[in-house]
Amino acid sequence: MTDTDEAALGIGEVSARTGLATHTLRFYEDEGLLAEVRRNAAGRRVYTREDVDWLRVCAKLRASGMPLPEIRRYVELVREGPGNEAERYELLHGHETRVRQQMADLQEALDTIHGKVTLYARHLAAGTADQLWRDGPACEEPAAR
Amino acid sequence: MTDTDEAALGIGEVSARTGLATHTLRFYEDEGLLAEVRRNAAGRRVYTREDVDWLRVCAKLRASGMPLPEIRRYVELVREGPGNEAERYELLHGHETRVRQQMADLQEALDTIHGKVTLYARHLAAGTADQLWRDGPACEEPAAR
DNA sequence: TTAGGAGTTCAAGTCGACTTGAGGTCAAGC
DNA sequence: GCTTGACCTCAAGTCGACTTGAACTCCTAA
Repeated sequence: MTDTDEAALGIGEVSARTGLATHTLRFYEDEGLLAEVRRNAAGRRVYTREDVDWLRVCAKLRASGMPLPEIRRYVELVREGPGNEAERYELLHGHETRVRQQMADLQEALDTIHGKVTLYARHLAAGTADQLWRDGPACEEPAAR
Repeated sequence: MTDTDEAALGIGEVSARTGLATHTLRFYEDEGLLAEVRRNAAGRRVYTREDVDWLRVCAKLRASGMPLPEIRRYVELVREGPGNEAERYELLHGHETRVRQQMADLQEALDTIHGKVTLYARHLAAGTADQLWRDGPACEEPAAR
């Protein structure tokens, strides 16, 4: 359970190491996110260290919103072997661009939210919170700014 | 269509101004994200400028992942009037925290992705892309770094 | 030898946020 | 008078990514 593992892990151990539920691990396999996982005599999945590394990458890709079909496509390209590196690059680079855009959008939303939060904080601290709205729910700040 | 609008807008115009589909505008209303919208003689929705401002805020909140029930809760608090500013603050501040966390997660994923992207870019430029994988799909980079 | 726990498969359910669609009303322009 | 287009309501469908559940097989330890 420490680090004395011989690079052959059961699904439960992989779950613990990747943070993905066992059901999710099987689901990812069905979805083609891993090459077929090996089995032992009893038909149980046996994961390698590389499987775990790749699953961790998958988790990151998912965390950044890459759709499963796109991850699968990437796996397929890698499995096809050398010669399609340009397409792999396109795939990842395109995703990177989307993630950056997403972060920009998020930052913009954050600015709006943080503006309101500091407004509240200021008025709560000054005890003048009840002066925040003169007229209706909509105009918390007269005209942004 | 310019800015000659008299603060009384039809759903189509609001859709154009907020980027939300007309169906979505009705849906948000059903979900309690707006106080009841006024209607004209024919029963059609008539939005005010404040409605539009608020909808734009809603769009930002949604863009940052705030769930509809939480936005509704916020609207309710505002509608209840002065006295609950602390709870409003909690709500928004809590969301701000989650958004910041989300951005941190995203940044972490981005680092992983960008690492791979630059790796590909380098090898593609050098014409050595086919040397990237010696052994299986999993270990693209020997040990991260 | 029996109870547990960890696996297995396959099917179905869930969740949130919309989106789509059917069927109807109304005012304006030809 | 008749079509067109914007609007209305209410119900149902979609989408992605899991999650849950039922029914079964193993292996191990008491």
